Amino acid sequence: MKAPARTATDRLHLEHFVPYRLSVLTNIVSMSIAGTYEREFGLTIPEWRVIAVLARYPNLSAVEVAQRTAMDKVAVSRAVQRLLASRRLLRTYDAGDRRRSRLRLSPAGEAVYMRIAPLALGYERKLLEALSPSERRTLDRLIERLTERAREMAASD
Amino acid sequence: MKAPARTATDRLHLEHFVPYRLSVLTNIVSMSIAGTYEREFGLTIPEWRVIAVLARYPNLSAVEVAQRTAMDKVAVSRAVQRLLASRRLLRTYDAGDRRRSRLRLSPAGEAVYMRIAPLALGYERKLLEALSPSERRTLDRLIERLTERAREMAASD
DNA sequence: GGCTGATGGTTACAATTGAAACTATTTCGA
DNA sequence: TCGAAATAGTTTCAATTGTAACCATCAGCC
Repeated sequence: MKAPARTATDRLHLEHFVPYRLSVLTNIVSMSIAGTYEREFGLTIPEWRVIAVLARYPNLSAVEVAQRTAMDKVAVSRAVQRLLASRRLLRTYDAGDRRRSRLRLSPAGEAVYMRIAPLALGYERKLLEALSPSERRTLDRLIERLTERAREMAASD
Repeated sequence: MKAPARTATDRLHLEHFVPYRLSVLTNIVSMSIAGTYEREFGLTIPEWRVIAVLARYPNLSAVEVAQRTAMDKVAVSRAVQRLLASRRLLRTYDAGDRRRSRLRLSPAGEAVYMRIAPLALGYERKLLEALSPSERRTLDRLIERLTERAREMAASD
């Protein structure tokens, strides 16, 4: 006796569906980290991203920050406003193109960065302890390739 | 001559920070999928999750749905309300415990499921084409272990 | 039976977010 | 050099979301 035909939908179990599982993992991780940023420094994740990128690359404009943080320009604008208000950021404007801002950390912003960065890296290290060194390298590659592929797929429509 | 001491913060580049990269990947994937659900069926991701789980396990209560979809009960409540309004869900109440709802798909809800499930699985298949079969198995394991570890870490504070 | 606390689910309100419109400045082409 | 289109960034308004409070029912205990 033949087994019944197995259609595609037979296999859609949320708990095995990669996009769903990625989303669950990311949410747990993001909420943990966001909790720390918020509790200890009163920072949101967008603000933290702006700080992190400006610590590395000072004097970027808002759109450049947006590109490097995968945020849209409205999100950057709002994060920048809050960081200016909390005196963690300094803003000047480009002499040659007065639309462009030049953003950099204030000493207070640097200080926040120096205190958060180790926490963030500590969280990551502890998370990745669940994997062997070779698995960590594999994870790197998999995230890379999946992101690239997801971008292609998103671009082609 | 010794190399300069390498402090933890030296290495915090957003583009290598796993939580950030996971978040970027998940956002691209979720937005692609959400776009399809929304365009073609007027469904949000929470609504889709409720449909998916009820297609597999009919007659769950709202809290049971919440557990299986990693959503909180407010999100489930709102998704259920919208699905009831669009006549894709039927709700009765448990005879023995009148607080508990019993949720199941209406024929229209089933029909939506039968049309979306192949699209969702098609997206996943195409995404995973970026990986070899053995890499796919590895990805499965890595997501599993990272999620478990992230949960432990979140629980221990 | 009648409290007390837990559970299922909804509602209310504030905070966050997203999309579109807007201002200011610059660039490009006729 | 003038006007149209592009770019940087902000604002506005509506929709979504998160938190807490809330109502109803139930379970345990006296």
